[in-house]
Amino acid sequence: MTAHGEGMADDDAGATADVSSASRQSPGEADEPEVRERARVIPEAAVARLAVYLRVLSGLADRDVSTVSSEELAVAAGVNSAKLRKDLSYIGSYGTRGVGYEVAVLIGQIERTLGLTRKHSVAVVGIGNLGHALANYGGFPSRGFPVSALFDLDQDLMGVPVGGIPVDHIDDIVEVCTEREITIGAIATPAKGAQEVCDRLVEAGVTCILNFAPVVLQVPEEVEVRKVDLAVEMQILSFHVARRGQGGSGMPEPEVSKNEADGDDAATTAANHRMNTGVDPVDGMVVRP
Amino acid sequence: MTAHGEGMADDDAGATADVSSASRQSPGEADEPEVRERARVIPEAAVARLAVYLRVLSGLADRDVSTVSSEELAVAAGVNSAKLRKDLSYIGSYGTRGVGYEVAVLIGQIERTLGLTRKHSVAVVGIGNLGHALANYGGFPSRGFPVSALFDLDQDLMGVPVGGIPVDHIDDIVEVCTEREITIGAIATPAKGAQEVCDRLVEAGVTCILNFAPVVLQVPEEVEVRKVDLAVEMQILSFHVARRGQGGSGMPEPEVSKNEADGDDAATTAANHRMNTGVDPVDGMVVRP
DNA sequence: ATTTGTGAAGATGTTCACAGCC
DNA sequence: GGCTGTGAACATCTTCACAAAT
Repeated sequence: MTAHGEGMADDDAGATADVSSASRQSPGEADEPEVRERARVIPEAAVARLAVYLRVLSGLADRDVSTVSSEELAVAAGVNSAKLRKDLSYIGSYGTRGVGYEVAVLIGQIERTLGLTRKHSVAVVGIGNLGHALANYGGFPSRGFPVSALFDLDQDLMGVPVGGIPVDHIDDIVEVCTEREITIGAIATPAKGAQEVCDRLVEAGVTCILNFAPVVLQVPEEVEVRKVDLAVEMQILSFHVARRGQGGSGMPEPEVSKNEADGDDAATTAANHRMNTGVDPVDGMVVRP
Repeated sequence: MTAHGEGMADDDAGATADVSSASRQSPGEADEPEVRERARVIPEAAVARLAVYLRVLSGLADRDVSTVSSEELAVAAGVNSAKLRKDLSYIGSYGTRGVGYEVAVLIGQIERTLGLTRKHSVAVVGIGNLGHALANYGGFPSRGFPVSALFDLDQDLMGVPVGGIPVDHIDDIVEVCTEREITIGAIATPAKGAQEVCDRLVEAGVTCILNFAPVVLQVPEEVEVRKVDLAVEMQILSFHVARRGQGGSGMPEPEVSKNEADGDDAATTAANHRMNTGVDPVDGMVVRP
């Protein structure tokens, strides 16, 4: 029963990305695609937030809210309204002055901008705890991100269905991914085999990788890699704990502007470990005392 | 105006952080003022990268490499050497011109800066697939982030040990967290109960939260929230797929530098979305139509 | 009367390039 | 010669504040 399903959503990110279709700024009017592309170059930071707006908007749509002001949406998304309006302006002018935005229209435009009108099959490599979590994640399949392939090294897992999809051996990555038209690869293996897995995914034509392994992947220019690193996240939090005291009762509270949300920054790793034979856990954290 | 604590909540954190508080450390032992506190304010973006450098350095230390140049470290960490040097300069001058940096010294200084010399007990709320992954993550306990408490709603899980720690009921969050001196809370529940769990963690004095639920958490000013949102990450990748074709047209190929992994930015969530349905207990994923 | 859309100002972050030290 | 440390130039992102539109 969850009808409607296009929502999706979430947030943040960070890399620059210009959306320019072709010519950069050549003099004279350039090619005019079709949709009055008001959008030209969408800042990477804005792309991440658009995903969050989309989630909030989906929630509003579910509650039959048909219109929202930038202020309301901004509060719900945890950003300031000026930023929200600017973000939305990158994808075009779909608001009505004095009124606000129509939820349905905005959802459609953001989905179009994020390329969610197309299906993106996902392959998860490394079926450990994290891999299982990803394979069973209901948020993907119900939207445009069906998990269509699973890989691991462990012979005992071959053919075993996880979240409905049988696990294949990583040696078959190229073949299976090509066949199932995988466009996004999620690497949830220990650090050890991550680079090799990555190479195979790239060989299979996958150009987008979500890396949970604590390693810096080496990829060709055209491949987009996003990293999620739990250890790094923990350490960033640790840094903040160190800065400000903790249970602090009534400290003067140093400035530290701390504007607010938004973020950027790095990420953490996922970590599962156990993807094969006796691989170590591999983690990416501190090391010796 | 969106007065009050709206800030934070979601994305990352972005604020500058001053490392000043010289007072804190040194519970007993005199704290050498020697540390050339060159550091004053460390950009948030730099903090995230320091964690990455630390991991690379640890790897070098394991291989008995004693010295590295900024160029080598930079390549391994996926950043440019000028940036790396600037980042390191925020924590002090520990390099030797004409030579490079001593691995051991740098590790020690970064750990000190990130507050890794102190133990940070972690509580994981929501023992679903993701919660299990976190509880079993070998990278945390072996380092300074022991997972010391687990919580869930499911009665069947009460007392069941996961990764060695028995699960407690979320109603006991305040009591247990206070007792075990939890400093970091990881929320791996469905979006639905995330805010409530968050409130309890805050009540228990937890000031650092790692949120995997697809919601913008509302927290008091002094609490630091970092978000990890898988759906958002997927959508960001989707955006990039949409931009550049996949294997297709021979577009002029705009530059889009896009170096590579580095990271910066925020992240993904765990997500589930559809917050109501008859979700099961609390797990950070699943949920489905 | 409101609320969007956006130029311009301000903040933050990145890269350059070179002086200084080994 | 080689490499760090860093001011200054540059690029990106955020916030302000106000004109335009309804």
